[in-house]
Amino acid sequence: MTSRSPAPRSRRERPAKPALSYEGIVDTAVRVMRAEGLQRVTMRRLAQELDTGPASLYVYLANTAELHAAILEELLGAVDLGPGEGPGEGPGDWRERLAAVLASYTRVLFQHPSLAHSALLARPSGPNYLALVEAVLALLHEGGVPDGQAAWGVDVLLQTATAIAAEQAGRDQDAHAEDEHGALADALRATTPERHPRIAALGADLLSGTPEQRLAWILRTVINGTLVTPRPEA
Amino acid sequence: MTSRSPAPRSRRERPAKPALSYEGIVDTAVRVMRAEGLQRVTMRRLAQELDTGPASLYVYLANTAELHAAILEELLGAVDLGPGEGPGEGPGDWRERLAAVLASYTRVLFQHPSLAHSALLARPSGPNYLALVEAVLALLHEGGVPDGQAAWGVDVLLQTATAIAAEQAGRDQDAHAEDEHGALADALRATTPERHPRIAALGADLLSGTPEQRLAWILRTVINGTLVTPRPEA
DNA sequence: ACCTGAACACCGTTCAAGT
DNA sequence: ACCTGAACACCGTTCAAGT
Repeated sequence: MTSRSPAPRSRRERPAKPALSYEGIVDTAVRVMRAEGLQRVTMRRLAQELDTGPASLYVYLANTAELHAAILEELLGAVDLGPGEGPGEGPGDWRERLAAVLASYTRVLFQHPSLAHSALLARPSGPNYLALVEAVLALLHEGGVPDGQAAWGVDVLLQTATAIAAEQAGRDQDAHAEDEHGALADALRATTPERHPRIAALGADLLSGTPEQRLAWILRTVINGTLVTPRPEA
Repeated sequence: MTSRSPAPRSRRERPAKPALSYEGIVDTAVRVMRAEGLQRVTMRRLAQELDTGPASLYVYLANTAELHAAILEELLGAVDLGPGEGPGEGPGDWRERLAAVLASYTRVLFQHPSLAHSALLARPSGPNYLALVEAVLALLHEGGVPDGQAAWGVDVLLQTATAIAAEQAGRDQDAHAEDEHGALADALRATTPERHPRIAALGADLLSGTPEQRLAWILRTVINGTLVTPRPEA
């Protein structure tokens, strides 16, 4: 018997160096993002976290954009598809329930707006994203939106929600972005009826409403547009 | 007379070192972008082009986002606001003319989609952008869109157009992004009626249409939505 | 006031070489 | 096949010092 021979320490002593895997990389990425923000989720930083060199990650991910898409797909598990599930009843009609699903999606993105920004470039394509697409399509179907319009509408709806969140990315972390938003606001306020009659006529109303109110109106607007806009015959 | 004394060479000999100025910096930035793409328009590269150190630029620009916004403002001079000018007649009704203005804006962004991407974070606020806002508002007014809806609508319309262009940024320069779009397309094609009944039912129609057709439909959709969606009373 | 060299603290990605 | 060290070719931004 060799029972007293030293156990293979290197395997059990510390969890120190778990084998690399796509899932492990994405999990680590999500952890770093939650702790320090997306701007810290870099190939180099991740490699360091996983105790290897950056080149190793390229076995699993083609580039940084793909990494960001993978993170988003992960977060999309938190989107509440519930409102889309009660077919026929549920709280409110299909429009309200569709707006609720999209608002839930937007809220997830709002927690990490720079991720929304990435999502415009590299969309996820995993199970969570597909479930979201399916939920939106189901509600459009329930509302009697013609298939052609629904097929193109799902894209605009998700893109709109993504863009709204992405726009916040500037406002958020960047202290200067506030100034830039302010710069536009200032410019709108500063013009004259002679130069820009309509801007002057609407005045402060151009900047009115809370982000929540505007989000709700925008979602209703795009839903209504999808409902009433026929696709070209050709 | 001192006519034979050497002229102050340093002033005329070479244009070598023109004084820095906001306009000079932005013009140089636009030139570099046209020649090599936005990804080459960095503070360091620009400083090199202007024969100085990067720190000098921070006298005129707070950060890179502001630089990109300034470039966009410059390019916006090429947007065709013409369709918005004939009040009443012109080619087509107000809806068509509004869609034409927005399509022109989108086409400018399409030439440099990564600029569109930046535009979601830092919007320009210069005269060209204001003229665009005014033109959109004027057309909404002509169409009898209630002021409240117009005030919020101009934002969605421009944001939508911007997002459409921004999304192309991935497809363009990044060879991998094609795969990512393909990844979503593949995922949509690969699912089953059991898992995702609506995705399966719509099938290829989800990916149908040329970018131009989709753009036209999307703009009509958001215009129609703006027209028919009342703002909340509160 | 305007301008700058130099430094700080990082990046993504590729390649040749190892196991 | 999977993994890696090292290198290549860059970044944004700040600061103390100059004019």
